[in-house]
Amino acid sequence: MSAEAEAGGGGGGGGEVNGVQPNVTIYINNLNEKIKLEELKKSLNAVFSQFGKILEVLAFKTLKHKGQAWVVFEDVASATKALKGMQDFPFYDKPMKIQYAKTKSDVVAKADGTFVPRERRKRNDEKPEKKQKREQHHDVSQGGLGMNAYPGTYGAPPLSQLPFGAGPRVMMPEIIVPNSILFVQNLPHDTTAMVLQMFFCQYQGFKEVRTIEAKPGIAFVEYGDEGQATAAMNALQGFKIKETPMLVTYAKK
DNA sequence: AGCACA
Repeated sequence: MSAEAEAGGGGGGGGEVNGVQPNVTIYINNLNEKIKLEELKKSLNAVFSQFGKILEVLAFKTLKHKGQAWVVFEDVASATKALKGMQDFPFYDKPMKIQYAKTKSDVVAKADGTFVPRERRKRNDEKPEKKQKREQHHDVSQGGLGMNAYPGTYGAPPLSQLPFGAGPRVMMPEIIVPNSILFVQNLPHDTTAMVLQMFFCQYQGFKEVRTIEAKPGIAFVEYGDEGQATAAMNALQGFKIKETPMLVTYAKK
């Protein structure tokens, strides 16, 4: 009988990468080591949640684990899309290198019932104490099981659906005045400027992203001229960082 | 370069 090497099932299909079998968890290295862990994890979450529901993002600051992270998805299909879609993606100025994780993540093993406490397998068993802390997985409730946006390549994300009626009420159509500054709305409230920059800087003429702490969910992105701003707007219109498509318009002058 | 679960 053949043991399923897949950690977590899900039936994603697809072959091994670098001799590692598909896993719900991806292993990322070549990450920028200057980024603080908390920010790194938030940004990874922001950048990867477009591929499916994320159960956990792990990164450590120890010497042996600098520049590396694990992103645990709910299913293998999401992990595979993430691996393929974000391979070499410039993240804090360094191309991400992504593989499937070699072993099953604890969070998955716990859900599985196959979890073995770490004292058993860690060679560094300096703490034989067993602490039992309750764990709550209060994940952001998002319909991650349905269709998730798979943008394919980042050079040309799809203009899948333009969220014209995205707000609670549709405003009167305004006269559109092109501007080299874009106004971005409907962002997840924890979206950082760094994360936005990673998307918007891919287009010609990118200058900067500005977020406003007091106003989460929106941002301004400036380009060298209106034509460049327009190209970026068309490319990223409706792009989903999480489940809600972003709305990109010209900023008011 | 480096596959963990602070």
